[in-house]
Amino acid sequence: MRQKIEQAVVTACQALYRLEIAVELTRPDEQFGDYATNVALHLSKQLNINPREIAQAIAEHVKGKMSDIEEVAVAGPGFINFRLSDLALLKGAQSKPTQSLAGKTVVAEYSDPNPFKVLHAGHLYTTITGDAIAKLLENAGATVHRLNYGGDVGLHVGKTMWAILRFVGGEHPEQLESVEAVTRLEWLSERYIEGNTAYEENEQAKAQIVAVNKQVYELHARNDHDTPFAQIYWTCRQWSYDGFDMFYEQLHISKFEKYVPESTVTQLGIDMVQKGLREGVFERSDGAIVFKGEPHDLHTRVFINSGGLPTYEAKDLGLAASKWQEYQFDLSVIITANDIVEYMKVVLKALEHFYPEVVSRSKHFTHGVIKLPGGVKMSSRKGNILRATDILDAAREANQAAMGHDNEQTVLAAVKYAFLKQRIGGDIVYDPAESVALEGNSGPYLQYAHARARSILAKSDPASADSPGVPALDTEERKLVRKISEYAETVDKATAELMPHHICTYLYELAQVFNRFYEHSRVLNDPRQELRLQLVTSYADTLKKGLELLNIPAPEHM
RNA sequence: GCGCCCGUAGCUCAGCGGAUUAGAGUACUUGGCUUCGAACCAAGGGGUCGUAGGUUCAAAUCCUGCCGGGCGCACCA
Repeated sequence: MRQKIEQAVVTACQALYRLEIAVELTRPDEQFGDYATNVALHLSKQLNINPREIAQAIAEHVKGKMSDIEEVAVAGPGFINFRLSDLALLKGAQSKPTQSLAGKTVVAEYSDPNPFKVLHAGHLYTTITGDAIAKLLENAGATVHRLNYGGDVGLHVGKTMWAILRFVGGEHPEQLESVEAVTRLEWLSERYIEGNTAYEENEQAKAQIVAVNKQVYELHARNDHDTPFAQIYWTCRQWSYDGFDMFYEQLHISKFEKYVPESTVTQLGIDMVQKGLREGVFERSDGAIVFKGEPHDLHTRVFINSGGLPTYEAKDLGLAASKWQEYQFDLSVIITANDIVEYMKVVLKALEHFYPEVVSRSKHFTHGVIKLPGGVKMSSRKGNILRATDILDAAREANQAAMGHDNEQTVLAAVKYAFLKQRIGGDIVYDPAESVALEGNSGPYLQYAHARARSILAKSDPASADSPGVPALDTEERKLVRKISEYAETVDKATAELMPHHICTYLYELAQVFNRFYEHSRVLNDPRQELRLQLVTSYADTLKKGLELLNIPAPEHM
C-alpha cells in the first residue's frame, strides 16, 4: 500500500513536472490521514512555485486513480495527506514484515561473560539486547548463528585460579568436591575478588598470579586435561558454563549455538599477528608487538605483550577469522558495552589487512552502562558490583511487593522491556519498582493488555463466524485498525536499523489504542460483534507477535 | 591534552536522512467500575528541546564554537 501510493506520487511528479524524485511517505497524526508526504515542499524550491500549488496539482493527479485511497487533501504549508478506505486499511492490517534478509547468513555475538567471573548487570543488558537483535534478524529471514565469546584464558583467569589453588590447598582437584553445586558460580566470583585484591595489594601474590596465568596458557598449548592443575582448571571452567546455561535458561531467551572460548582462537590470533609482523602491519615496540593506529586517526594498541602473551586484541583477531572461516557470513553483528568502541576500531583496522571483506560486513553495536535511580553508577572494580542476578532479584522483589505473589513471566517482561524500550547506545537507568509497575510504559502493561483481549475472545462463541461483509469502521475501530496496520513497517524499520526499541514504542502505542477502544466499544453482545471480534483477534495476535519478537512472554491469563 | 558518545517537562525516555499545533510514561490535582479483566480510561497544569551563532521559506533534527556529563587513549578485558 505504502509503495503503491509512493509510486503514484512519483508518477504524478513525472507527469506534471518531468521530475524524478524519491518519495517517502510518513505516518502523520490521525487527524491528517493515514499517510502523508512533503514532496511539494521539496519541489517548490527547484520549481520556484508555491508549495501548496504543487501539492494541489499532485493531489488532483493522484485523486481517483486508486480505489484504496478515499481522500487526498492538501494541508498546512503544502503537505499531501492520504486517507485510505476502510477496506484498504483492513488489508494493511494483515501485511507482514519484509523478508529482507532471506537467504542471508548472520553471525551474532553477544553476552560474552567470562568464565571464572560472575555475570554482572551489564551482561544482562547485553544479553537481552543481543537476543532481541538476533531475533529481529532471524525474523527477516536470515540464518542466525548466535555466538557467546568469553575469556577462559587471561589475567582474570590467573587471578581466580590463584585463589582457587589457595582455597584447595595446592593442586588438589579432589578438594573441589567440597563446593556445593548451587553455589559454584558464587564461589568462583568470590575467588576472583580474592585474586584481584591480592594482585593489587600484594607484590608477591601478583608475581604468582602472573605465573599461574602463564601456566593456564601452557596448559592449553599442550592440550593438558590430566595434570592436577589442568583438572582444576577444566572443572571450574565447566562450572562457569553450566552456571551461564542455567542463567540463560531462566531468562527465557533464544539458545546460543555455542560458546567460543578465547583459548580456541588464541593461536589463530597469534599466528595472524606474527604474519602481520612480517608483512609490516604490526611492529615491535618496547618488547611488545603493537599496531600503530595513528596513521588512521586511531591509537596504538598492544597485540602481543612483552611477556609474549597475546592480549585481547590478538584474540579478537583470531575470533573474527574463525567466525569467517566457519560461517562465510553476510553480516557479523557484535554487541558490547560502549567503553570498547575505540578499541574495536583499532582491531577492525588491523583486521582489514587480513580480511577486508569481514570488516565491511561487521557491525559493532554498543550500549551504555546500567545505572540505578539517582544517577548512582555501579562500580565494577571492587566486590560491590551489581550482578545480573541482583537485577532479577530486585525485579522479583518489587513484583512480589506489588502483586503479593510471584509471577516469573511478569518479572521477565518487566526487566526485558525496561532494557529494550530505550534506544541502544546511551546509559540506562534501571528502576526495579518502575519496571515492575503494572501501569505505564512497562512490560506488564503490555502483557495485561494482551491477556485482557484474549479473555474477550475466550468468552466469545466461535461458532457464529459467518462474516456479513465489512461495515464502515467507526472512529475507535478505525484507530485500532490503523495502528495494527503499522506493525509490519515498524518491524521493518527496527530490522533495518537493528533497533528493537522501535518495536517497544509501537507495541505500547498499540496497547494504548486498544485500551481506549475497549473503553468505548462493547464487543460481546453488540450488533458489531463480528467485526469487533475480528479486530480484537487481529490486535491480540499482533501484540503477541511483537512481544515474541522481543522474547517477552505473552500469557493468555495473568 | 586528543578522540568518541551524550545533554528534550521535577524524574525516566520517544522524536533527530528538516516541515502540518514539540510527544509519552511517571509524579501531582481531579473524574469514571450493577455490563467483555479499573494491572484500565478521561481531564488538567508542567518544556527558551544545554547555550551562542550559522545554513534554510522552515531546525529538537544539519554545521561550528562554548558550557556541562560519560567513556577511551600500550603491555587488563
